Amino acid sequence: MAMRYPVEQKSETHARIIDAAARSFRKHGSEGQGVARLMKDVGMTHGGFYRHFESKEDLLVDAITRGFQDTADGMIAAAAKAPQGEQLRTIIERYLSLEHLEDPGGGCVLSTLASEIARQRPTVRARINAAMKSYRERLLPFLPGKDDAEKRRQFIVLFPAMAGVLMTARAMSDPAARKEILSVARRFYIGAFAEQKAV
Amino acid sequence: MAMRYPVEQKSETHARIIDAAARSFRKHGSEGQGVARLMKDVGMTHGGFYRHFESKEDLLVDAITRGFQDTADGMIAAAAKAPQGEQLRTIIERYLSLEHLEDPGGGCVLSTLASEIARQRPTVRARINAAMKSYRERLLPFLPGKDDAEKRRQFIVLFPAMAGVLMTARAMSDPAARKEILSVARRFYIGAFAEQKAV
DNA sequence: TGTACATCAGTGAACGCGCGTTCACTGATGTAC
DNA sequence: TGTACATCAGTGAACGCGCGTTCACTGATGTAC
Repeated sequence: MAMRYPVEQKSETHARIIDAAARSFRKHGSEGQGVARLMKDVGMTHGGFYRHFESKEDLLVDAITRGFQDTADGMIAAAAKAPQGEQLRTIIERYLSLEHLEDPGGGCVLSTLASEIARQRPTVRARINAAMKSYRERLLPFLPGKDDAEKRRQFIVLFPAMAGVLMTARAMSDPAARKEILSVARRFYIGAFAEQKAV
Repeated sequence: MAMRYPVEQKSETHARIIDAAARSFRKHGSEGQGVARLMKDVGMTHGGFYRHFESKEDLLVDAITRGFQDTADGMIAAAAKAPQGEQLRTIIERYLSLEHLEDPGGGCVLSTLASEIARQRPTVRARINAAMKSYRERLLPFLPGKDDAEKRRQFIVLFPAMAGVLMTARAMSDPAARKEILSVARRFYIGAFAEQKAV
């Protein structure tokens, strides 16, 4: 009465669709690739899609949620390897790196999809906001501030701002201009957020 | 041999298409409205479009260029009315205002289209970059710094960052969350860029 | 000034195409006895 | 353990639709004489 069919196969396919979509939406935008192309990437035909998701919009929410989770995982893992007191600096350097700039499909969702999120219906936005909230909560420990409220205020300045820097750098066609934006911003944000200890 | 037809009529229509597109692309994304709907907004049928533009991509470049010009005009006009020494503060407050948040169609292009610009072909991006450069040069006088190079470094941190803040606030469904992001960021950027005078 | 002609901005039907979604089907698997 | 049946993940043709673009046309205007 509970689970049917090859037991784990369906949930594996489900996850593979979300993974492919999380990458594709960030790289090509939420309307860049159709359902058929997406399912082909997963190695299936488009008809099966609707056994897993009610609509493409539904997948968008799950894919964005997944994108925020993966991005947080990556940053937390990088911070874990950093020396004590250098975690936030490490996160900022990682976020504002050329590698991140060149891999929109595997990077921060805000920098690639925020303006599309802003155009979604309120219900959809609300579901996405839940993912953004959990993203924030997971990264809060790395932010400076005497309590969570202050850390939160630091977060909502730092992360949206870095996303804006990254997307603007990506909008440049000249590689030197891209690099300059990243490095100037890196210096600024490390100074403003990751060097409170000075004095 | 030179100009044909009602002399000024064609260029007026041309400008009206660009104006409508500049608004529509910022509000709905560059693929949100088709050529037919756009021309209907202008009060014409879609066929005439190709007397004015080679392609929709061509219009995108012109519309984005126009958007940057209008945004710069607005900020410069606001700064002109501000008391001496308060120009940048005025610009920041205006940029990070609820009014700007609620009017994507009439606001900063970076906050609405930067991630779509990043996905354009290199030639298209290069043409758009020219508009971004002139936008930066017009606003440079309002930035702190001992020379243009330093002002430029301040600009490429401040404006991309504010665009990121604005688009993230727009991605929120809760009005209180939107307002909070704006006000916390406003305080931060005024403190970091518009209060150098303090001691 | 009046008439004949050339120009070309704007019209609207038509094109091929990819989109999101539906649906009758198939066949491999789990369950019941 | 072996057989009959029910389930349902995945297939692929088909749907209606809007997209960007093309093109034969029309008719108002500017120009030439």
